[in-house]
Amino acid sequence: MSVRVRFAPSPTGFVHIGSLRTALYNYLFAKKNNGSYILRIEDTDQSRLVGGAVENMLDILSWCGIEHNEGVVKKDDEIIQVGECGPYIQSERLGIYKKYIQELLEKGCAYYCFCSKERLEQVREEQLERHETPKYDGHCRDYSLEEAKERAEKGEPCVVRLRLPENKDIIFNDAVRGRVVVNTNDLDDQVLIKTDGFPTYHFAVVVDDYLMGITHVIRGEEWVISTPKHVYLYEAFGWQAPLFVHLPNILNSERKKLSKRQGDVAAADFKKKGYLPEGLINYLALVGWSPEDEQEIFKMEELIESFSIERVSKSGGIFDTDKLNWVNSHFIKEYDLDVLSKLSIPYLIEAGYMTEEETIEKIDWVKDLVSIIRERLSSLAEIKKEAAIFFNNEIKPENEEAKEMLRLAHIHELMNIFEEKVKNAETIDQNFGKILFKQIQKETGYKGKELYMPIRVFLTGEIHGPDMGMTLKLLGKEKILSRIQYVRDYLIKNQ
RNA sequence: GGCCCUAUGGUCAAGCGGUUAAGACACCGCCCUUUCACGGCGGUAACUCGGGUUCGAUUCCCGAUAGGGUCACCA
Repeated sequence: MSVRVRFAPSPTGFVHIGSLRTALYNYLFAKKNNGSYILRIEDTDQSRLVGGAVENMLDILSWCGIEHNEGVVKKDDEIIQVGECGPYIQSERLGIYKKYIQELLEKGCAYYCFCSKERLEQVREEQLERHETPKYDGHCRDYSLEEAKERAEKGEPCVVRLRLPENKDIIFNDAVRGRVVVNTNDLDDQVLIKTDGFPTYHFAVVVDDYLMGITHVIRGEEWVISTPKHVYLYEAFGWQAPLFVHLPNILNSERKKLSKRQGDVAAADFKKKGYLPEGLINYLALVGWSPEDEQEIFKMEELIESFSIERVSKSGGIFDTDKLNWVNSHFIKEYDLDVLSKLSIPYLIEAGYMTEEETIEKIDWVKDLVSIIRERLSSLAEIKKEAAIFFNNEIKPENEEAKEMLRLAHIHELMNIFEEKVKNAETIDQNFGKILFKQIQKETGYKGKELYMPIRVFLTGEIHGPDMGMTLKLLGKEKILSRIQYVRDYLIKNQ
């Protein structure tokens, strides 16, 4: 039997970084096994729907290179569905759920419940007072089906609940956790169909996974506890349950579940910050899974090749931005320069360094810039910081070491000779720098740090920065000269 | 709180009864670079704690502790 997996998010907002990783693992597993990866939309909670969420989701998944074979896709800016097992949007499958809930009702595995929210709330409070675990008290469990059906058909508000047997161990095998046993006494008579006629997750997921031929359910560990309910439903229908694979959570630095509050949990945030999809995916794959060998940097094809569920870890992992940065910097260094330059432009504009027209006009200059600062970048957003020296007109030697450089005895000598050489230069290219530094060394006797450092400081105000030769080229004659003058004035003012 | 799960350096993690307990990130040092990076080399740093089982436990079992998950007509 061929592998079929699915990623089934609800369109309630942005794509969480943890969901992205779930999608990734589903995708990798499907590809690895020549199977199908399906994207289904679980929009059964009508009150939580967020407009545009599906589009955003499809965009970010596609940006990451996680492409599905079936389900909801975007084509020419329109949402369409492809595949044999549709519809792939749960709100379009209401008729299907209706049919299957009847079967359950008739089998006695489910029952109508007419309890009001108020009553339920009261029961809950009482149980809490008695320090019991809140649970449905079975008030409507024993109505006859005919009677209940009649009431329901007359329009009395009701839900349909799962009728769980008492004190029965439900056992299932989890691919990462092994054998999991949960007693039905610790489970609730879960609502399957809500008052509004929509199914709950628990019902829809079972029906859909079965109907769509899902062989492996790969999802977050928050579903472990409710899996026995799903297993029970499979049994009630006489269906074979898929293999469950529950992934450990991704945590924040406080070992808590990554939440919206700390920011940077939306995959789109990382895109905005200038992480490359390859970097994000590569890093994400490594939180909760490890390869057999010691490889750290992976292309998608390599991930597919190496991925296996056996090597998914059981314990949650902390999301480590440092490591993400390191992984991402690899891809920044290796990216095609033209592509990287294009991606960098929005950050230059956003920083206010250049206008859009300027970036088009001076595209070669931008490429030169990107080519020298890329090695210092772990995300594109850092361009703002790393490129600042080329755009700020005032030199601000705030750093103590930088100030020290400017107090050097030979600073004026260096500035003078440097100024003269630049003034007389015809073109300032990368080679010019090389020759220039050689000449100055010859004429003054300064070399190494005592030569480069002061010059870097009076040109940029910083003691660190990109290669000096390229820095000169990028700065250009005019800027170099005006900066030397600026520093002279600065030194007089700060004497 | 009940139930379920997890536990190796600061972080990700390998290990699956006998190892000098890998590797990566971060940090520190050295080298390379006439500068800055990149890169290379090296260093600091870990089996949560008790009991068992065993000739021998990081590894198996039990308990404690800590952390996570869950307890909705949300997914």
